[in-house]
Amino acid sequence: MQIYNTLNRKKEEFIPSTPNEVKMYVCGPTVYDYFHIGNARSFIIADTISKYFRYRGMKVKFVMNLTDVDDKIIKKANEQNVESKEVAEVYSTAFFEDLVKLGVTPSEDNFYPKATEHMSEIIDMIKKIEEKGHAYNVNGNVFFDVRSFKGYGKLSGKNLDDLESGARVEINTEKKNPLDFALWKKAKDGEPYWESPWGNGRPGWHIECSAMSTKHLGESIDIHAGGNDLIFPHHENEIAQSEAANSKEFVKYWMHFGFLNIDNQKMSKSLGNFFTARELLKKYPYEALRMLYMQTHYRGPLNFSQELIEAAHSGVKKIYVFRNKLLNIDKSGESIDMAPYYEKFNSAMDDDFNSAKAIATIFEVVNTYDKLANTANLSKEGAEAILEFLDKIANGVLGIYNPENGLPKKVSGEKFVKLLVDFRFAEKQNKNFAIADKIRDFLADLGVTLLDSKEGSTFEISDDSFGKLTDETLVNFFIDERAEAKANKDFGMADKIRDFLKEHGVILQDGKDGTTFTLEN
RNA sequence: GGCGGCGUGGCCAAGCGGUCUAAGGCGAAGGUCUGCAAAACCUUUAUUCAUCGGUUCGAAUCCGAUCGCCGCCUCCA
Repeated sequence: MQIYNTLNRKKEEFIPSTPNEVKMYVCGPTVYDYFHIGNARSFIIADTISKYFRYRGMKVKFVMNLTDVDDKIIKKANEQNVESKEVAEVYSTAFFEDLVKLGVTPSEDNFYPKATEHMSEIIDMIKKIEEKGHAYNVNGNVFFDVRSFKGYGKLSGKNLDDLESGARVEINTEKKNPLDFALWKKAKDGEPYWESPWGNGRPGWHIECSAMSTKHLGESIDIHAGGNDLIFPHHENEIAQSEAANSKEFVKYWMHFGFLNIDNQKMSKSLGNFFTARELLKKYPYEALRMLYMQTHYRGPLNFSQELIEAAHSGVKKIYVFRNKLLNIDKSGESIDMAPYYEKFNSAMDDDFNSAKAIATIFEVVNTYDKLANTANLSKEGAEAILEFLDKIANGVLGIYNPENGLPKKVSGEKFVKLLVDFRFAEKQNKNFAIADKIRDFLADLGVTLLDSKEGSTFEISDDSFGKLTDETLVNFFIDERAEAKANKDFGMADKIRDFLKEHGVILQDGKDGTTFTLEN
């Protein structure tokens, strides 16, 4: 297996320190808001990588931190006039909820530690750094002395002299060197604080990752990942801290994920192109989002747009259509050897997680066996082998498919949708196309797509339909049609509607102010 | 100024020295089906890889130049 290592800027053979066990750490969110679709990309990539390792039979210890004390959280708490702890709690909870919505399925070896629950580890680590002469304390602020650490810049490919000459003017004059960064920040009035040997304060941003990584995975780990904006300074600083404290190589493989832009622009609230994951997932299933993300290499940039998520969604639907056909096959016979496809998938993923190529293998299976499924040249055994492949690969690793989803949705008004569809089909048989088309258009507006065949019509309810398909709306269509028929003195049609509804347990009651209905049990 | 990345069909995207007249997805076109549609299915859809040079028996793939785009160097996944 090859992984691109930012440290050496090339793909390297992946050899975990303990055979068949992967220790990986991914920089998680600062919980001051709902996470956005750019954050979601990182979480999805990290999830897929860990799932792939597990699918290949490796044990994965996965850690993603939650930064729950930070300037941004404090700022938000001040704005809302609440404790920063409350802000952190609200958005931590939301984080876990949204993670599930992204199709991230945590295993028992996934840990999501919080910074505030690791204060003693953080403080111990700072002490260690201080003892080894890499930190200094100025009035309760503790800084890392960048010049004292020889390897500083090895990850980002920067050297200290260049950095210093390009450094922006620092307001903080306490630092010996403008590039020195805070390990411990002295508490200002009204800020949350913890007691420490340097006085009351809170940890700097970088130290928490070093401390939690060490606590949960050990002093030396296999993979550390995050967005590529974290390379400098965050990850560079983590290396400095951890290696200064532990005198050991901190991370063997550094992985960095490409950034997500929207219509070629950085996502920002002021530009109005800011989407939270939970917002987007109301419109599209997570499979579509993951399809979009997985069709691009994880290191590359991704330009998000409405058009692209819709294209990805169409791709997901294609797999579901195929799956539904497989489910209906009942002819027994020979199974299919899926081994070559597994191998193809594996070799794509083994090459630095080339998920785009891996997905091509899935569509190759879809295209190849779709033909056989259509001509009934596929056996039940064969179909099952393919379904298992889809479940293991498309669902279990990539998350672009879920056997639980993609089935016809159960919604409240479904029963009445069926009535409309059946009524329409009967009228269509009578060549009463005017009303047939009217029903079709009516349902289309509600997000219901009709699928006609000679034997009858079935229908699909789209995600847009939620909340629209109420019993009232649907029955009222009949009532309105009947009223119109009556007005046109077409009593044949009016009675037909009344009788049809009665047959299906809907009793109409004509009154002075119009028609109402009651339901029979 | 320093560091790094990218430019492949209408859109997205894989490929990173020969198997490339370039995978896959979306879209589009034609067809089958249909009362008409929709959905589904079938077929078609890049002799070409920003431009110009070079290396090589051979380049989308390596080197150089040019043009264009982007990220990091300050909080950010």
